Amino acid sequence: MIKSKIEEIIVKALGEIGVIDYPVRIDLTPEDRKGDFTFNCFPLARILKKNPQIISSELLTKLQREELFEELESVQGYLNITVKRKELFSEVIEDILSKGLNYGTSSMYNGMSAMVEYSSPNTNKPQHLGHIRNNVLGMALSNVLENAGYTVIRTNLINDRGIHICKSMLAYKKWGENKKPDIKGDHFVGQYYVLFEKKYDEEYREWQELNPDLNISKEEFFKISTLGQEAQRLLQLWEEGDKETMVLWSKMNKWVIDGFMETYEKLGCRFDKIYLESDTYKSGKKIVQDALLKGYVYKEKDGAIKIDLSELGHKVLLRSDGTSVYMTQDIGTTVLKHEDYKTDLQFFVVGDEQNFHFRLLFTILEILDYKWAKGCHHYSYGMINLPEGKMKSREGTVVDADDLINELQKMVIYIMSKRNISGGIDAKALKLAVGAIKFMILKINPTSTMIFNPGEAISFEGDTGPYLNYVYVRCEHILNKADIKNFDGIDYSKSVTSEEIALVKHLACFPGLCLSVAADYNLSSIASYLLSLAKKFHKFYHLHDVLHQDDSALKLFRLAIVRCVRDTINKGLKLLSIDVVEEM
RNA sequence: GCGCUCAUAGCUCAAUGGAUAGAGCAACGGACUUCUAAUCCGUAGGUUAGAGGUUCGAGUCCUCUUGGGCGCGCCA
Repeated sequence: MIKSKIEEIIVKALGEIGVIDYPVRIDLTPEDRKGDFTFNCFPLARILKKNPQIISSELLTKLQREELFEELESVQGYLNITVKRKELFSEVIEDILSKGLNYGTSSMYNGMSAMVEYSSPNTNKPQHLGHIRNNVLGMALSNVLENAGYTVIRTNLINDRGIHICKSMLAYKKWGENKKPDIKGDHFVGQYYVLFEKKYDEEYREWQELNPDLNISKEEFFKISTLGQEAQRLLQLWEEGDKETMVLWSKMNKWVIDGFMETYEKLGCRFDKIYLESDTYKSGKKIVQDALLKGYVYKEKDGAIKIDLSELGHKVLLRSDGTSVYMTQDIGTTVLKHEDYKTDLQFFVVGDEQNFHFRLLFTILEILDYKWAKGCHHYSYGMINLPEGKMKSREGTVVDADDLINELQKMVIYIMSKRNISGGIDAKALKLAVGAIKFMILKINPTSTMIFNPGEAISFEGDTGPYLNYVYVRCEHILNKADIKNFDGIDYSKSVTSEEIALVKHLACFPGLCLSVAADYNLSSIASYLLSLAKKFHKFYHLHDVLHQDDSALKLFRLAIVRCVRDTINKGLKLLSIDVVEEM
């Protein structure tokens, strides 16, 4: 790999002027300046207490003997390096040609393991755009870690119990007439959840009219309302294992989960292990009781068990009646997950409204003396809003996951039907539509709140998934037409257009990028990288013909570049969990 | 009230403390007899919310102000 080769050369040269253990990193030289790679000497200036320009010049002298370099220039504290064309091209191109889709894969974290818990839906309603962000981030994060050498366990902790489930169960019991789903199961059950909320609203309004002088919020009203009490009674029955309730519960849960699986199939979500909260929700209790014996937690006079988190306050772990709270369950499942797989890292892909909760959880685990707790990581991501504001189920502005996929798929089919695409249009359109949605989400920094614009989503122009896929299609088409068998004996002195140089230099950065993302988890930097690569390729494509070359050596050289671009684009998209189509 | 977080072009977003803050969309003007125009080229668009500070250098770090978002249960 050319970049690390150069970095090693600089490390060696720095050693000769007495600098050791310095994390040398080179960047691409800005396009309006001469050079391929740049070493910035300013940070060193502080360490050496020397003018950066002097350091840069000294370094230049040391590096001049290197065969690899064509030219060196020291400008204002920056050392700009121009690599010999032949070396630059052959190093990068042959590396990619030999590795193909393994380009960027590394063994850096071999021997390490990570669990990624993502999706984790509630089984009372279908998934929406927010869940898609979660699913897509979870998939991509897993891929990136795996690609860097981690053994990855993908898990889904399905929240299949609790008061929200009982709401849809109750509505179904009362008004469902024992119907079977005539639509996708999660949507079917979701209708009853919505129905419950509607009826509950009505009850609340009526009550307000009868009691105009009492000011009780809708949430507080739940405890005294008929529907609220019935739902709570159902929860009790469930916890007691009441047969009729259990039968209804498993029936409805199956409908929902079957529906989820269909959506997961379309999105490409897969899990090595699915945890059900109905199995795990009790598991924290014993841990807290043991912790009491060890003195990590303490008992209040009323019997409640609490933990002292110093500046974070005190947190209840068992209620005075001995039952668990949400935190207790999370402690239990986290320990369980670790006992099951003993991974070095545990990622929780969960929205940023739970930042504080996870801060508490990890602090508690450390106090309970779990050594692996420092490997726990809340992969926090921001909400998705609409141009008009937040999605609100009450106002029907929630963007449903299945609807969105279907709509985009139809749109793509419409475009394709006008373009003479052969066979399997539905499947291709689905891939493109899902890819478009995924990329739209992944190009944005996971931590930031993002705004989803439906109009932009269907445009398929500019910085989009299809834009990247189009690079693949163009490359694939050229390579098919050329029908090239092998790339032996490329003449690297053939062509030196600025577009080719820019492409190759950019390609050279991919392995380093993969590693940095595996360390800082910023998936959107992969998206930026791919967009930049795609842009460079499309420009190259327009300015330089590949196939119609009399000079066969030039043709082979360009075909090699095309192939490298194709594989790198494909690989980058794979990391983002996006499948390419070969024709569009 | 306390804590966390965010504010960059009309809109949506980029920019490990590093060279002149970049893309896409929208607007306007160009390029298909060609390896697929879901593409490309060009024009225009900025006091990086405001005020101080740190330093060789700040959109990025610190303080304050203004304005958003989220959180702070023996809820989940």
